[in-house]
Amino acid sequence: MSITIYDVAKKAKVGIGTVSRAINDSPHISPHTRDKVLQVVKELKYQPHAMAQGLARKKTKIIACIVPFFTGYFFVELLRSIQRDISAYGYDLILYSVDEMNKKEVFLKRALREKKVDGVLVFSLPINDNDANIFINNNFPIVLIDSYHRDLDSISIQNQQGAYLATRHLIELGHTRIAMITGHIQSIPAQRRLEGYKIALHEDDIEFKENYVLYIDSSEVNADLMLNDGFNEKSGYQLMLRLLESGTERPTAVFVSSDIQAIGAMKAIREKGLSIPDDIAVVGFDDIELARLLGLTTIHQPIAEMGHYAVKRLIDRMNGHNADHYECDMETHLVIRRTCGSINNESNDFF
Amino acid sequence: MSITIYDVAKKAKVGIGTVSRAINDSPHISPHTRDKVLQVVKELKYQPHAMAQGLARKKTKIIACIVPFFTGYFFVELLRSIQRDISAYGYDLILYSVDEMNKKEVFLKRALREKKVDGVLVFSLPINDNDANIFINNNFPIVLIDSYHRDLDSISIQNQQGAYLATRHLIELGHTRIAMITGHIQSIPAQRRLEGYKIALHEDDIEFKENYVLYIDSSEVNADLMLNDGFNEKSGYQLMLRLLESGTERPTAVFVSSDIQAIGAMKAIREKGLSIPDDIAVVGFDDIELARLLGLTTIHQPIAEMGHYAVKRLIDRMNGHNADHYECDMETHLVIRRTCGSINNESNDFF
DNA sequence: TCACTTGCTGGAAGTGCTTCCACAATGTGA
DNA sequence: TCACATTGTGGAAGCACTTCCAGCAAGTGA
Repeated sequence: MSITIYDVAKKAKVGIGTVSRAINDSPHISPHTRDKVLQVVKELKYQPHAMAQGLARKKTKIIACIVPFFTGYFFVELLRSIQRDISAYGYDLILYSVDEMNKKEVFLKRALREKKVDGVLVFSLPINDNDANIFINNNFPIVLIDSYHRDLDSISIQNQQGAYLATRHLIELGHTRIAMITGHIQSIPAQRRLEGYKIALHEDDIEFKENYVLYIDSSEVNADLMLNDGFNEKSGYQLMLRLLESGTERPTAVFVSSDIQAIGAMKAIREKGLSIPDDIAVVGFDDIELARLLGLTTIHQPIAEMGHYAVKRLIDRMNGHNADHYECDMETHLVIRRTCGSINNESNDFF
Repeated sequence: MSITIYDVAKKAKVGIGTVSRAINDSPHISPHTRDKVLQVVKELKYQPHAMAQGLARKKTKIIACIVPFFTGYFFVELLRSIQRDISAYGYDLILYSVDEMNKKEVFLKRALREKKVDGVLVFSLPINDNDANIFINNNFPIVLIDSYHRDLDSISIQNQQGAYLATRHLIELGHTRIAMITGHIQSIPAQRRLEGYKIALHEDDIEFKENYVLYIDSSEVNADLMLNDGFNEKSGYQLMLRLLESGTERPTAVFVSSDIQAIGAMKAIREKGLSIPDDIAVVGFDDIELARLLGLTTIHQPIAEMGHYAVKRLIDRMNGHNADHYECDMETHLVIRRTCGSINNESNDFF
C-alpha cells in the first residue's frame, strides 16, 4: 500500500541496506550511489515508517512531558518553548497530564514499560524516592523542571534569591510590617522562599514574626487548598483572609510567593474594603501573564530558558552522555508594576 | 534485556500466538489457558512493546493535536479535557504547536507520512482546501475544533447565537449606541458573530452603522494584529483606540468578539480616561479564565464538552465508522459580570 | 463406527526498518 | 606480480509483535 524501503531499492536498482545508508547519512556509501538513491526517494516521496525505525533502532524519537495542568499560563509557555526545542532535535512530544502524580501508574506503564518514549520531562511535580528509583534503576533519562530530587537532574530557579528580591523591594519602599503568604510549607520552593524573605528582613534588622507567615501544611483538611502544593488561588484567598481576621497588627505589605495565590490574596484584600497598594502593597512570584494584566509586581522566572536548558540536558542524557547529577538554578528578577505602590514603570498597568 | 512475548511463552509453556491471544482478549483461547498465561504475565511484569505492536497492527495508539499556542487558557482547558478523554480510550497525545499552520509541512511529514499517529485534532486553525485534501485523499481521520472546512468533521460553537446573546444583553440594558470589535473579517467566526450582532440590532430597530464595526482585514500591514486571525490583545487595543479617536459619536457599549481582544480594548478605554462600565460597557466572547478574574461579562463556550465530542468523533473515525460529514455547533451562554454595568451576579468579580 | 465439524494451539510469515557479515571490486606497497 | 587493505554493496538476521494457517483432539450426528 504505502511505499517502503523495498520499493525504493527496486526502483534505484540497489539493495535495501544501501537505501538505508543513503537516507541515514551513513559514511559507508559512495556519493554517486547516495545521490541516485535520494533522487528516487524524492520521486516516490518515500518517508521511513516511524514504528519500523523505532523497532529496529530501539528509539522512538518521542519524549514525554508530565504536566500538572492546573496552573495555566506557566505551562503553556513552558510547553511552547520545549516543543520548539525538541522539534528542532527531531523529537516529538507526548503530553501526560497528571494530578499530583496520582495517575503516575498509568503513565509509567504506558511510557516506560511499553517503551513508548525515549525520555521524560517532569514539570512542577513532587517526585518521591520511589518514583525516582524507577527511573534510576531503569537508567531512564529524566529531567525535572521547577521540581527537585537529590538524585535526578533538575532545572529550577533561585527561589531564595527571588524571595529576597521581592522582600528587599518592599523594605526599600519603606515597609516594615511585611507579611508572607506561601504554599505547602514542606515543599522546597516554599521553604527556600521563606528563607529569602527572612534574610531580607534580617539584613535590615526587621523583626521576623511567626504570625506574619501564612502557609498550608499537611494538617489542611480542605483538599482544594492543597492543590499544586498549596500554590493556588483559593489558598491565597483563604490565607489572606486568615491574616486580616487574625487580630495581629495589619501588615502594610505582603509578599505572596506565587502569582496565582497573590490573585486570591488581592481578592481578599479588596473584599475587606482595603486598597492596593495604599493599605497593603502586594508582590507576587512567577510572573505569569495574569500578573502583567493585573499590574502585579512580581518576580520573573525565565520560563523559556528553563525549558531550553531542560531539553538540552535531556537530549544529552538520551545520547548517553552519562555525566554527573546536574542541577541548575536560574536567576530571577523583579518586575515592578502597580501593586507595590512604586511609581516607576506604570506603562504595563492594566487597571 | 527487557522481557518479550517469548519469555512469557516459554515460562507459561505455550506458544507465542497463545500469549498474544491471552493479552489481547481474543475469543479463540480457553479460559484456563488464558488465566495461566495472564498469571505469568503478572509474575514477569510483562508489558507489550508499543513499537512492535504498532508495526504489526499498523496502529500507533497516538493522536496528534495541532495547536496554535498563543491563546493560553482556552487551549489549556481544551487539552486537559481531550487528554483525559483519549487516555480513557487508551490513546496518547502528541502535541504539535504551529503558528498559523506555517510549520504544517513539518507536521504533515512527521505525523502522516511517517505514520506516527492514528488521527489528528486541529484546534482553531484555518484549514485550506489543499490541507483538507491531503487528509481526505489519504483517508486520514481528522476532526477540527473551533475551526471549519466544508469537507471535514468539525466541532464549533454557535457563533451567531453567542454574538446575538451578547448584543441583546447590551440592548436590554438600555444601550443603543453599540459598537462591535472583531478579528479578521474574512474568518468564519468573525462573520458569524457580526451577523448575530446585526440580527440583535435589527430586532430592536436599532440602526446598524458601518463605522461602529471595527475589524482586521487582509490589508493590515502590522503582522502582530493578524495573529490568530486578528483575535489578539493588540488588535483589540488598536481597534478600540481607532474607534475612540475616529470622531464618530462615542458608543456607550461595545461588543468585542473575543475576550483577549476585550482586554486590549479595555486597556485602550482606560487609557482614554473613560470608565467601564459607566462610560462604555464591554462584553467579550470566549469566557477564558482571565474574563472571570477581570470581571468581564462574556459569552461562555463549553470548552470541555467540545473536546469531549471531538474525541468521540475522532475515535469513531479511527475505528472506521465512515459516516457522513459531521458538524456540531455547540450552544453558548451569557455570563454576566461587572464590565457590562449589570448589577446581578457580582460574586465572581475581581476588582 | 466413520466422516465431519468445532475449539484450541503452535509457530511460520509478515510488519518495515537497521545492522552486521560476507564478498566483490578496487587500490596499495613490496 | 602477488598479498593485503580498503571501500562499497547486497541481503540475511535481527527488532517484538499480530495474524494466519495447519494440525490435533474432542465432539457430533448418522
